[in-house]
Amino acid sequence: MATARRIGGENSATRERILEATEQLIREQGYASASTRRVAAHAGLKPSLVHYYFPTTDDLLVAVSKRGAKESDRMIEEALKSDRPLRALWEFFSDTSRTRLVLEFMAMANHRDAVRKHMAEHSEEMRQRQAEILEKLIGTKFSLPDGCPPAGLSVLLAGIGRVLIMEGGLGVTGGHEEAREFVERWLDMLEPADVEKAES
Amino acid sequence: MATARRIGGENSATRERILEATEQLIREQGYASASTRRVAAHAGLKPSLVHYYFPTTDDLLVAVSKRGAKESDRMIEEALKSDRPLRALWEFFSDTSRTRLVLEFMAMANHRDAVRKHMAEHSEEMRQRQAEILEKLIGTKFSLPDGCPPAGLSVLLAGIGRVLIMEGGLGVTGGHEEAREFVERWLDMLEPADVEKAES
Amino acid sequence: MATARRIGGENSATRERILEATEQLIREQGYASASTRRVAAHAGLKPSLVHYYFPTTDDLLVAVSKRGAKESDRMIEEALKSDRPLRALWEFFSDTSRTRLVLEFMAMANHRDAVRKHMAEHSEEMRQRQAEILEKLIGTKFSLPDGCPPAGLSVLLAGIGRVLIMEGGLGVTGGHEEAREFVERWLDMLEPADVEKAES
Amino acid sequence: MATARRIGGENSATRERILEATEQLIREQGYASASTRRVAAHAGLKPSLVHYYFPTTDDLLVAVSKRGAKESDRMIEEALKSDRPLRALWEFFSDTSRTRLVLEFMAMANHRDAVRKHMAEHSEEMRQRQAEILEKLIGTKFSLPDGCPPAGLSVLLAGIGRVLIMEGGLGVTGGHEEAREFVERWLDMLEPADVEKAES
DNA sequence: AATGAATGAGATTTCATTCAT
DNA sequence: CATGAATGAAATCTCATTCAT
Repeated sequence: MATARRIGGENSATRERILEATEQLIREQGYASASTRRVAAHAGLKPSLVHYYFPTTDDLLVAVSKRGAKESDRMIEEALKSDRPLRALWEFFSDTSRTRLVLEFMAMANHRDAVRKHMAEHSEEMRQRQAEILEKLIGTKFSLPDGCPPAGLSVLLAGIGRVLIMEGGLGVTGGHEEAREFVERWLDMLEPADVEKAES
Repeated sequence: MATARRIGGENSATRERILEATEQLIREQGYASASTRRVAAHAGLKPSLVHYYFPTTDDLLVAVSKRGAKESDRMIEEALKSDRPLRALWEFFSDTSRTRLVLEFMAMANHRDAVRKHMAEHSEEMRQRQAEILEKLIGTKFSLPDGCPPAGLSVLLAGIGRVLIMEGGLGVTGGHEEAREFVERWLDMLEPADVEKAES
Repeated sequence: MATARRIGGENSATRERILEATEQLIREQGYASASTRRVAAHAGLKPSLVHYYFPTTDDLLVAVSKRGAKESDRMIEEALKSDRPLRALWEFFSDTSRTRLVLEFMAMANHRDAVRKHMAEHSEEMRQRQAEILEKLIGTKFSLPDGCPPAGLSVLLAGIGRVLIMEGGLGVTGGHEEAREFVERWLDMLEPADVEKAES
Repeated sequence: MATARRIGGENSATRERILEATEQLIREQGYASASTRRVAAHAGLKPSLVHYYFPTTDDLLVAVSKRGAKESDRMIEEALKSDRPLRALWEFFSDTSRTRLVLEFMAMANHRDAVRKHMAEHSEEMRQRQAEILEKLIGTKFSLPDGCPPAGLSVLLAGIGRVLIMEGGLGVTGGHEEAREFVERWLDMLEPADVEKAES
């Protein structure tokens, strides 16, 4: 099942080129711009070649989604390994380029079932993974005085990060500075910078 | 409504029907499904009639966006007039049907300049309006012990509300309960329930 | 339901032109040649116009099938009203142009469910109608000494007629003359030519 | 089969697999469904392999046609050798699976010249062969009281058999029973069952 | 105020075929 | 013997939009 759909070698350079072009297009012009034709044009390839690698548009989009998911996983693992994991997590959630893409896929999920399925699975997994690690850190590296459990914390940061990116893309900035400062002060409370001293 | 019989103008019943059908379609199937044809079919009208009222697709979408904006304004005014404005604001931001629509328009903004423009303006206005009113309430109805300025508070609630709706639509729920409880406890702190007694 | 699909007025000249072109193409080059593009080209119209009148290819093909069915009905009624109905029926079944088309639709039915459904209904109706009328004629105009009931007779003539057309199209003629003569002699027996005298 | 190990040539097992898959597809879904890709998928092979064995689609289809022709020849020889050759011939013509395929190739012939050519040649040969043998049997095993020459008889049986299969596939059955019974009674007359006794 | 007709563009997909390895 | 890569053509359908009535 997993391999059934795969055509043209998982590692082909052309395949990668198509994925990259698609991702870029979606990020810059919205998911509705990711048509076979436009993707091909943007990648400098013939439309039929896109279909050679990705028989259906769903196949292509899910592949891009998976690629983005892998990148997100990588970023999160890195974040959670850092000295100030909470800070790093916040930076992950406010990363413009990544979040832009996630938001597009969220929108796409509404009318692309294959995409919805993948996004749902991966989101749930990611949340779990974050919760697990944050759980372990509690009591060691930082505490949660406000009493928000780890999974909830992940939701809060995700939401606040996304609204900043979403509105930022629109050119809306009212209250952003204030919100950002508030989150940072809050994170400082939860995970004081001098933790590092304490560690050494 | 008073002048409902005047067909074709701003107040035509047909016009309203088209707007309603479009909004529904977008909410249920995503903005990419809102084509002239499908809107017409969904409203039980001829495609050309849609173009008669809305010469271009942009015209239609901006009109739906404005209609939604008006509804949002109405909801916010109501919220801010309530006994517990902060609570009411949070309920506004976690309103599924309205937020779903807003999210679709946000996504649409990426490749529809007319929509982007309107969304940007209205978002900024809404933020301002909320900030203004919350400002007035500070010190009277509630305080902001954590030190988050009103505009920032609006951003936080908007973001958290949206992530709950966005993920909820996907079927993702991990951490939602926890986040929701946290926000509510937090709002209780900022705006204690016994405020009502104090008022009377 | 009946009217739901109808676009562009049942009587439009353009519609008729498309139907005619499609029928001709199918007859001359086989059903697989009846694509939107080719039909349009053959009718001197733009491909999109074909889709304007017939949203899907099935719609078009079923329409052509129905048109052919109506023509067949007309021909049969005429045949059965003639002085020598059996002879006329045989001429109906050996009519090249009509049978060619029927054969194409029979082949098409294999992978076009909408067509299969219509062909099945119409074939059954036609058989019934023929059986009814032949029944009435038995004992008056002619008898069936060999003891083949009317419905069976319709099957025999249909089959023999079709094989002659089918093979004739291929260029095969072996045994055709003999078969044709045999049928005619047989029909003469069943329905003697001097029946006319008896009538007057 | 004796030389089965020699792959790639006329006797390769893969080649056979492709032919079998194609024949099945045509029978079940109509000739228009027999594309390189679908045949390959249905046979569990790569599309390019199909082209390796059959450079063009015509090559493939003609090969299937020839394969079917060989099978028909085999069946006919067997039939004509039987105790009641006429009966056996009729069974040959009412064999569903074989006739279904023949009908598809007849339809295909309309727009595939290579197929038309082969079908024409083989049909003519088959008719001849049947006529020859029936000729020899006349006066020995059976007579043709109605005066239909052997070649004509072959045409009649072919036509009646085909119409039964053709309509049967559609789900039409009106008059079939009657026609079948008539043919059988007729054949009984031409070739009485007690012929066997007379022979011994 | 509403609608039927028409059209060019483009989206998605399938196809047969070629070529290099 | 077999396959992966690539491609041009075409099939089917959807779209937004224009125009005339």
